[in-house]
Amino acid sequence: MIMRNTLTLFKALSDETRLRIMALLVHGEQCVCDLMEVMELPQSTVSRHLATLRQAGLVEDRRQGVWNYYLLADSSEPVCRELFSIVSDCLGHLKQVQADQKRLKSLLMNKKPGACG
Amino acid sequence: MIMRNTLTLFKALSDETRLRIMALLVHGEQCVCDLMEVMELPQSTVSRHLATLRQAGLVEDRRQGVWNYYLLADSSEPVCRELFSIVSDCLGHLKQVQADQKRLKSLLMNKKPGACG
DNA sequence: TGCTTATATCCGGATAAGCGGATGTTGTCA
DNA sequence: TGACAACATCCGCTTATCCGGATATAAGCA
Repeated sequence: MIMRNTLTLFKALSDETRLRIMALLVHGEQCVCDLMEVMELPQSTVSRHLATLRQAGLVEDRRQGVWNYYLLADSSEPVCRELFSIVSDCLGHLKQVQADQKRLKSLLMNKKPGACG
Repeated sequence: MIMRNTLTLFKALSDETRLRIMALLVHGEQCVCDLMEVMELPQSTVSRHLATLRQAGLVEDRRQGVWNYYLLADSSEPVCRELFSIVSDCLGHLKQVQADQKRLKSLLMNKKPGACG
């Protein structure tokens, strides 16, 4: 871990939208289309922030057909584990984050299992 | 700890100069004039970054006469402890940070104890 | 009081980052 | 192959951040 990486990590986490994404991914992988619906943001915005998080090494993506699922990166790095725990602990009770999670829950309930969209 | 604070924390740490300052403060409190000499930066730049770190709650200042000493904030908050440990672990072996610490060491050696400047 | 030093804040200019519609790419199905 | 859906990237624009000299504030001392 060198400074450029540390700096990249903190830069990636220094944006409200990306923190919201991280808070959602703490509860499991999500595809882009669900994230945009839950966060009520245009697709290009969500995709761009996901790319930033991926380039920082905080999330990974897993393509399945047309859908691309994003998940928290392998937290074998202690630094990642600590950052994930901060995100989870600090953001969980925030209004905006709670609203996101509520929308996510109702989205998942009204959806056929294994299908997206 | 609310999201705005978390965001402020990460924003404060998402700048190379401020990370260098944090890495220096890990080894103990420093006054502004020593920091500017060690980091080879103009006074307004150092002072501005210190203000950012202070507003984020990461450092505190202690005025002693004309000098203002900055130190890492009270780390009773687990979040702060974790962030300090990340800074310390990740940046310690970096060339730029090592050069800073070398200059700091030689500065402290050539100085009368208790006097600054 | 006036002078000097250390530090904080202000200011205008330069650079970086975010935004979202438009466009390109890739995978699926018929 | 063509059509469509999911996603990534491009583009021009706006906004935020950084920079450092200039200026303001505060403390010590004569």
